[in-house]
Amino acid sequence: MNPNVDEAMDFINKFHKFKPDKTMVLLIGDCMVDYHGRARSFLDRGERIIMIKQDGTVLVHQPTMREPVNWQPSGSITDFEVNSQHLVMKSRHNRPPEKMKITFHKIISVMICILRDQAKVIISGMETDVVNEISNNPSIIEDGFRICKKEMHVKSGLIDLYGYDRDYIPVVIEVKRSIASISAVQQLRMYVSDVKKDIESASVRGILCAPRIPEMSRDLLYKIILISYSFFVLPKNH
Amino acid sequence: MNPNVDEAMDFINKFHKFKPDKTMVLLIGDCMVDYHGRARSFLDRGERIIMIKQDGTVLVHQPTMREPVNWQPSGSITDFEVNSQHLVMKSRHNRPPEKMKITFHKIISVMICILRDQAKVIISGMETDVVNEISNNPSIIEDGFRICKKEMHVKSGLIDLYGYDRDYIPVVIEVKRSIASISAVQQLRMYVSDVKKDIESASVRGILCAPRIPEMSRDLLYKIILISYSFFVLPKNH
DNA sequence: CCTTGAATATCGGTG
DNA sequence: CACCGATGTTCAAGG
Repeated sequence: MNPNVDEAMDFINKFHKFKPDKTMVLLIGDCMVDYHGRARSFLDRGERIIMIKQDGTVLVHQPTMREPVNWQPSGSITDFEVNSQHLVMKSRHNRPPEKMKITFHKIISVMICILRDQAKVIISGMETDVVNEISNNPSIIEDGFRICKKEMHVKSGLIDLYGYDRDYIPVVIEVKRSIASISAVQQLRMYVSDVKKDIESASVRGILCAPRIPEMSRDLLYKIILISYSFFVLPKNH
Repeated sequence: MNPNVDEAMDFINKFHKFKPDKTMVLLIGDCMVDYHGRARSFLDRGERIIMIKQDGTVLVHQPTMREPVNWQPSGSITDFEVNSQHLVMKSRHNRPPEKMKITFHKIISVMICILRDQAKVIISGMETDVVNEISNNPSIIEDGFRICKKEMHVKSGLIDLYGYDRDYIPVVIEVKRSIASISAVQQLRMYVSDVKKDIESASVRGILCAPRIPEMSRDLLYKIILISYSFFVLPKNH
């Protein structure tokens, strides 16, 4: 705890420098951050946690907020040096070109560790799950509904689900996992219009599936004569 | 380092439990993570870094990737308990409802600290900067172009820039800092359609400004008879 | 509160 | 490698 600059530098040189892809660095200290890349930023002095991951990712975390205030993408190369009594950390990334410089005014803690983690997270309840759910059980939508294609490419993009209703009318389904905004309605509208042109049919239905469809979106749906469904498919246990 | 369960629990009770909004916890250990909320997820055992921030944010970081593999939003409440020889961390959030449970099988390190950080990051080179750049020098777009309004509200949203070309034809400009996707074209299309209605003019041009406009977006742009510009405005120094 | 849209978005999948 | 679209997106701004 509270190492001086040379102690910190020695520690990093000993345990991290020659195997940056195997060791993580956790630095806590008073520092300032400069970033030049896709954008530019400056962060004045303050106490933060800096994490260098084994894939080269660098994160700078302030004491609040989910998002790092500054970061470097994975594949970045990070070097340390001592510059007029300060520990300086420089990180570079090639494509896209990004540089970040952290100047430490006080080092509260340096920690280096090797983490072994083979596990991959299993997530359920996302958009593909809902699409599959409907695909396996099309009557969720309505009786007599049949799926024809998943992820069908049309001019304006990718249709989530395409099928026919009990009267053989073509149906385009757009699935959203979160609130369906106006742009979702626009998206569906474009898809329906694309399909109409492609198959030269006057009647193509559009269905919007979402946990919630706000009034504004609903209004627009009705206005452009699409039938909408608002429903919530609970994420399944895995 | 390598504290046992009771030592870790005592340490957390002593330094974090009664002032969670003032202290951060950094836990390193072998753990598994369950999450139930907007979606569901399970992460099997592995060594990770867990960070509890002063605003209640919780981050679970694997040794690679910029994104936390699991997290809780700010405002979450986190409690610790010992359950059949394991340190268990439970975090709750109200709106939206989210629960995360971390079960530790081995604790490599527990660290608690108070970070003082008042600084706010200053960023330049973002979309508003490009909008201002064009606003200050409209001839970037084309000769004789004049800006009329920034961030003009219309039915479907917010127009980045609104103006007239040399022939007094109204022009809507949509600025993107990254690749202009189909949805950007949709957005522009809506804005142009809104303006046409609002001012009852048959001819309104749309211009899409982006560092790159892919072929599919370009096709859609031409299809709906909008003139597009693809160019890159470098972020200024601040 | 809600809705809208940007982001140094990040990330995975597909062609 | 380009490109599309989801994300437990997060986050800030404005009505």
